[in-house]
Amino acid sequence: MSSQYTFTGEFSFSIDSKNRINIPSSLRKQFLKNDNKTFVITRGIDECAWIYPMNEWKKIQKELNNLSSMSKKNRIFLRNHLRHANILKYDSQGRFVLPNSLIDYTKISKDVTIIGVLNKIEIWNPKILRKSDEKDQIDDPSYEQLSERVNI
Amino acid sequence: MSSQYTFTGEFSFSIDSKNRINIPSSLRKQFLKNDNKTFVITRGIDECAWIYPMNEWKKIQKELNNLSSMSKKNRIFLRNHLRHANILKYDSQGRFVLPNSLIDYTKISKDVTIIGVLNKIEIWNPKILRKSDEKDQIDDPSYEQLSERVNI
DNA sequence: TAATGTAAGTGGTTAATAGTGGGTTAAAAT
DNA sequence: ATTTTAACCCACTATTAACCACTTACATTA
Repeated sequence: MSSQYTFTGEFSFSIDSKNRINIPSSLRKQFLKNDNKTFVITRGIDECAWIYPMNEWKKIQKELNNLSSMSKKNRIFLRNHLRHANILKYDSQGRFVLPNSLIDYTKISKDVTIIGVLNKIEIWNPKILRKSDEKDQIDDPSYEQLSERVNI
Repeated sequence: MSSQYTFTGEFSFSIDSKNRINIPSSLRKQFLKNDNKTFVITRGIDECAWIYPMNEWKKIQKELNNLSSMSKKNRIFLRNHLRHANILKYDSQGRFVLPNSLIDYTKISKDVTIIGVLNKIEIWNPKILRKSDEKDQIDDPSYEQLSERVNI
């Protein structure tokens, strides 16, 4: 279940008039040859977008494939996770076009904060990120549980 | 049971005066040579239509054959899925004619939402889809179980 | 430390493709 | 025979993707 990608770090970028965002080259370098510059970008659980390199996404896909559409619960789960998943490529300059649906969801307009989180890359509106930081940081009891499971 | 097709994403289209609907080119590109632009469209379990590329449909037929007709549930399922299954081709522009029976079933009139769900493509009336979203989305605790099994 | 070279980030232009609309002919159906 | 339906073709427009170019930052080396 561990990933071959170990994205880390935070970066400040901007989105241009054609809704293009640059993937920081240091993160891009971790992409594999057979990712073929391709990745999946989708809604994060928070108000951000998540990027998975193609090889990482394939793992997720495999698990989704095991869910039968005969069950209603599964149908809804599958639909809701796949409908927001966009398969994209970055161009020769390392940029991709952020789909409109994700512009709306992330509320990104000019500035963009990009964060490497191990197997995925997060794309944020810095203002939303700051708000989210303030809200979540403060004594959320679930952190306790996490810190028992995750050894940092 | 995993599929060679991995349809994803959501698309907004319209149906024209001749009841033609365009299959998004990014999904069409996944069709194989020997699908020969041919697919099966049938009633979805929800209020939408399901499209299976020909090669995928053949697999499904095999599975349906294995369902015993002894149980009432199976008989009903088989009947509902086979009787409404239309074999169609899309034209050189990537469009197909949505059969009247499915226009009635999906209640599609002008706008169409198309969603890729791995091995199939769903065709929705956006209004019906929205209603379905609202009804089903709301904190179903069983999602928690799913998201523990599926690592996203 | 100044100079130089390389790579990274940003901006814009052009060419190709996708989506949509409609017409024409051939094949069914009434 | 007449009307419908279906396959095929052509055309327009808007969007997207590929390409080229500039500038800034960083790193290396004299």
